[in-house]
Amino acid sequence: MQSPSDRQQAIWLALASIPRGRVVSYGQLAQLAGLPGRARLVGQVLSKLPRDSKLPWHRVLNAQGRLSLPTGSVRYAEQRRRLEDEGIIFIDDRINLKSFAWQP
DNA sequence: CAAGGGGCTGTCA
DNA sequence: TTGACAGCCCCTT
Repeated sequence: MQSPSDRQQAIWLALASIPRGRVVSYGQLAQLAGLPGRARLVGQVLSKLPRDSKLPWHRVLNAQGRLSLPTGSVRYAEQRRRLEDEGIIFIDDRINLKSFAWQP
């Protein structure tokens, strides 16, 4: 395993700070990590997190309030289940960001 | 060192 | 509301 880059760590840190029951978009998380405009980097980092990670990777969705994973995939189902467990409500495979987006 | 591609976004038709 | 498009940045091959 390579030593984690500082960008990666910044993203992990920001991710860890998201409270339960709230969500952020990739772009927003990048911004929180001090990396404005690096939304796609966030995606790359999240995709590499270990399955047993304690980090709340599921609290990150795209700017449309939808999960950026193939609908029907195992990962999709898990992310959605975790969010619903936290009280987040889906309507037509999407959530209302006005209600659940985290505002630091 | 070049090329590919990714859990994206904002804008516009 | 939805889809296409062009930016965007950088890790992995």
